Parts: sequence; structure tokens; C-alpha cells
Amino acid sequence: MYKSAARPGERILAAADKLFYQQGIRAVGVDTIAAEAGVSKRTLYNYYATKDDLIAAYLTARFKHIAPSDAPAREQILAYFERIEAMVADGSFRGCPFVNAVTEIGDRKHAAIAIAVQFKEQRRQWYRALLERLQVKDPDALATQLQLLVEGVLATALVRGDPGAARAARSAAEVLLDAAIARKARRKR
Amino acid sequence: MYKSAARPGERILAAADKLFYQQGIRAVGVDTIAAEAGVSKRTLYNYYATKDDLIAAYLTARFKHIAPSDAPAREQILAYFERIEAMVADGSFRGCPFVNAVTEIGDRKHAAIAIAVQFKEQRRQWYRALLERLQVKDPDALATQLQLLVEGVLATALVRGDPGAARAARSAAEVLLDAAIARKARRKR
DNA sequence: CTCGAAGTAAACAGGTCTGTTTACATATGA
DNA sequence: TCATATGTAAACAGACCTGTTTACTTCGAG
Repeated sequence: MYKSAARPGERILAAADKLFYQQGIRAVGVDTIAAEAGVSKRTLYNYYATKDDLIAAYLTARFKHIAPSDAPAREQILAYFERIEAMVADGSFRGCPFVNAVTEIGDRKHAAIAIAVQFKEQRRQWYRALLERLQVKDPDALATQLQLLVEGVLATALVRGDPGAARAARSAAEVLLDAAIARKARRKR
Repeated sequence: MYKSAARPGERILAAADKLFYQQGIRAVGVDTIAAEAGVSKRTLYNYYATKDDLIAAYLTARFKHIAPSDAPAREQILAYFERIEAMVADGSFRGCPFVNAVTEIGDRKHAAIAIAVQFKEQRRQWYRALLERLQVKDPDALATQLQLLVEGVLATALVRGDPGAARAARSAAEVLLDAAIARKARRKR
């Protein structure tokens, strides 16, 4: 399938990403991934010693940082909600891969769980840094709240398949931001 | 295990509930459930023709309505966030069973998906009815937003195991409610 | 007392899973 | 040229899965 492209290791990872995300980690066997990658099972096990290693690699590869930007903080945050909306609207959306992995894995000691926790914390810090620039009163708490909205959109869109939740989240975020900024302005006076 | 209690059908359902929720639907086989229920596999298949039927029965049994109350609407909503916090704080929390089922199942035509969708919609209507009593401007939209917060708490608590998210959600809900009520008061004037 | 419903235990069929192994092919660089 | 690394195909081991079947037991109602 991916035979023409790239090296085996990358083809395997691409196949794993597609199948794990679309069908679930437990639903997909290594045989299927090897076939999709156009690679023998032996080769797959050369690159990834166990399925668990491959799962960890899959999540690590999904661990993207957000490109830093000089745009106004409030704008960046609201734009993020729009990015989520686009993601969710795109038909092939199947929930957050990190949350799904935690759901499917069970064993809290699995490397994948730590990666998921790190990812969520990294996102939270991204909000927090922006909120500090806005000088809101409690950037840490508000960062958590914004993240709750995003997490809620991902779960809701998974269940209902409806991207409308993203717009609702965006407007809730606006209310929360306005309230936090207004409070600050009031205190300043 | 549950041998002393109740009839086989109920013992099976209780065992399925415990194991499906704690370890995941795909992680648990019918053999394990039969053993936990202290029942032969033959008996299990007498009560539930297929594992899928048992999964559907498990979710149906989890489908609880919220007891109606005459308490002030705002109080009821905030109390709901506290109930979520208690749920999440209780060690054995493993996410929302309905969302988990959707994650684990994949096949959108499975009876379980419809049950999950219905459940979420039923909860949303509960918020909406309360918000109508508060005469906020757009009860439907605000109901969705409150639900996003709850859904976010469930997902976040699953990943991080931290019940702090529930308190953050509660205070976000307060801000959203206050904003919606203030707007209405302003319009009234 | 006896018949039938409802249960048990255990094996089985046919499938899939992860991970290993064997035997062979190809390509590249010293 | 030829050794080594890297790959393939395919079978295999051993486990677990869902669902069925067989043969036996228990027990209560008529």
C-alpha cells in the first residue's frame, strides 16, 4: 500500500497511525498493520519489538506542538477552537487519540498513558502562557477550563458526530475570557 | 462470586457491568463474565444471545435518569458538578461508560452507539429544562456548553486521574450561568 | 413420583491474536 | 566478487476469543 513511499519504518508507522486511529488499538492486529504497510511481519518486529512499542511510537508521533505565534493571545485561543471544529467536521474524526488510548489500554503503567498525560499537560501550558499574556487573574485555572471545553468537544463529537459542539465551545470560551478580562479591568481601576 | 445473590440474569449483568466498566468491553471475554457471575457459559448465552446483546444490556442498565427536584435550578446544576466530582474522586472511576463504549466499538450501527447518543441527549435536555426555568436567553446553547464542561471533566479525569478538573468545571459553569442571567437582566431593564 | 425447566462442567469448532522461526531473495559497499 | 545487512513469505506456537454442543445434575410443581 505505502510500498512506493519512504522507508519501512515510516511506512509501518503511517499504517499503524491510520489503522489504530480509525479502528482502535485493540481492534487492529499487527498482521493487518504489516499488510497495510506492505511489509512482512518479521520486518515490523525488527523495527518495533512489541505491539506496545508500536502503540507508544504511534502516540509519540501524534504528539505535535503548536507553532508559536505573535498573534494576539485571545485570537490564538479562539482560532484553536476553530481548528478543533475543522478537525471534528472532517468525517474521519474518531475522538482524541490520546484519550482513546487510555480508554483502550487499561494498564496505567503502559508507556502510552504517560505520553497521553504529557500531551494534555503540554496543551494546558500552551493556554496558560497565552492567558498570562492577557494578564487574567488566575491563568492556571482558566487554562484548565478552556481545556475542559476542548476535551468536551472531542468526546461529544465522537459520540454524536456533530461539529456544532465546537462552535458552542468557542462561544463559551469567549464568555470565560471576557469575564476574566473584565474582572482584571475592574480590579485595575 | 455473586452466587448467593439474586437470579442468574442479574448476576450476569452485575458481573458484566463490573468487568466491562473496569477493564473495557473488548478486554473482557464472556468466559470471564460467566466465571465472575458464578454461572456457566451456557446459562449466560441463555440470557444474552450474543456478547453484543450483553453490551447493550450493560449500557441500558447504566442509563439512569436524574431524579426531578424542586430545588432552585441553578443549585441543581451546580450540585450536578459536585456529584461528578465525587464520582471522579472515587478511585474506581474509568471514564464515561457510554463514551468508552463508542470508543471501543467502532461499528456505528451497533445498538450501543444509539444508546450512548440517547443518553447524552437526555442529559442535555435535563440541563435545558432547568435553564428554561432560569429564563436564560438561549437555554439550548447553554445546555450544550454545560454538557461540554461535564464531558471534559470525565475525559480529563480518565487521563489524569485528578478530580480537580471537576471544581474548575463547576466554577466555569458559574461564570457561564451568571453571564447568561446578567444578560437577561440587562435586556429586561 | 415424575417430568420438565434450568442449571452445570467441559469439550469443541473455527477464528484471531502476538510473537518466533525458518528458508530464501536482493542489494550494496569493501 | 562476495559478505553482510535488510528484506520477503509462510508456517508455527500458544494463547484467547465467541459461540455451540453434549452429557449430566438439581429441583420444584403438578
